[in-house]
Amino acid sequence: MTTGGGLRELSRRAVQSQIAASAEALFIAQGFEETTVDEIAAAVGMSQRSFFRYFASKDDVILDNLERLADDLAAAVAERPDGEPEWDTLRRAFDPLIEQFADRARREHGAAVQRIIEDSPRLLAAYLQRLDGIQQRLTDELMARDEDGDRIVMRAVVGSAFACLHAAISHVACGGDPERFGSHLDRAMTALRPALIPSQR
Amino acid sequence: MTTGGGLRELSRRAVQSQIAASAEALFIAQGFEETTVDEIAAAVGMSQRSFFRYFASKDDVILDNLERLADDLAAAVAERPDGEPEWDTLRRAFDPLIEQFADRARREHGAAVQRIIEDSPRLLAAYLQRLDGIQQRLTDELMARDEDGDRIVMRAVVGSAFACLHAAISHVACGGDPERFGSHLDRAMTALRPALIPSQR
DNA sequence: CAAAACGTTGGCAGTCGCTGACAGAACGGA
DNA sequence: TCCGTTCTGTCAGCGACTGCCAACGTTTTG
Repeated sequence: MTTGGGLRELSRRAVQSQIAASAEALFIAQGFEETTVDEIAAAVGMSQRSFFRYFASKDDVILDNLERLADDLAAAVAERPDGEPEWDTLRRAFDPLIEQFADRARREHGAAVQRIIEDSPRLLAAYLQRLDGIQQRLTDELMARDEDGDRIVMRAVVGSAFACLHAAISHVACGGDPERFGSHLDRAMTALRPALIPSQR
Repeated sequence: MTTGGGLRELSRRAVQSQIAASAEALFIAQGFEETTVDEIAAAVGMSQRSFFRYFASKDDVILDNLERLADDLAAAVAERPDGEPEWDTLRRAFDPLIEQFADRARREHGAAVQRIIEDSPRLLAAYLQRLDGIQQRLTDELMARDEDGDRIVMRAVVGSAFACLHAAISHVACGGDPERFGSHLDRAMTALRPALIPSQR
């Protein structure tokens, strides 16, 4: 997939991971706003200028994972059969996320990251913006396979599915039992299944 | 309502409106990112320091209107009868927005502002964050009148309704006919009406 | 009417995120 | 070995934003 790079790209990824790890540790220890880019750079032993050569912004250190999520979701949607109701397609696309919450270590790490995000207005804003971008992309993907669909309704359907996702994630991030993430998501998505599916017009 | 202030508060509001008007003109003329706070301050004849005594941030100049929207929505939800399905309550709460789009001048102004917002990633992020806050507030409001409701599902329902709203607004902001805003919203909300209403458990 | 109390304002200096430009070091290939 | 590419640090600067202090005007009080 994306792993088609030379040695340089590999080294770059490694450095990025190192920065992200150090940064996350600092964020967890003292908060996002209270951690300066200089501190992060010093922690990994590089200049502030070099930090910005690996991440476009301080937000990106945490939110970069969302790029991969976006790719995964788009791929999952593309792989589903054409006739399938969009709601089911979206629900299936979320499966990998549920799997992530099945593993204890990854689940708690994810919850910690989410807590960092929701604790900082600045980060939360950037996070929601990325989610919005992902929704746009998925809407395009879904529109491509249903020529005569209604774009506005489709966009709303995708947004609705993400509302379920966001509700479930926020809940487990704010003290809710992370083990029940899947059931939370399913409960929301079952209740919110659209009455009229756009492809049924 | 909120108009219970003395002369000082009145003068403050007037200055705020003046700043907002000047700022919006600059944003429309040369873009949000390209307009500095110093320019805005100079345009209204005050120091940058004073600007920040009226608005907490540059974003706030544009997004402050959302505070009023939040109040209106919360009030509209509170006024609706207890037994009414949440979906209808939310749809009714959006009525004032539709009325706004009925008036030509306000409609075009709203579309212009929305275009400013969606043209700047920074602003869009802040905008989405405020919308998220409003949703949180409406969720609380709705939960208060349905004791044994499911908070996650309720949050998802509110998020779904806002997804419809966002889809309709974005569409009219990006070239869509603003006059059909109401029909766009209705189409989306009719299609997305939840199959299971949380109060029907 | 003068003095005190209060709120508003501007200037200044400083922090923090972020960027462009430059020069030197490290690396790989020819 | 030399050459070009990439990576790196340093420096200088911009823009958003904040804390501090001094000046001013208005209102209240003795």
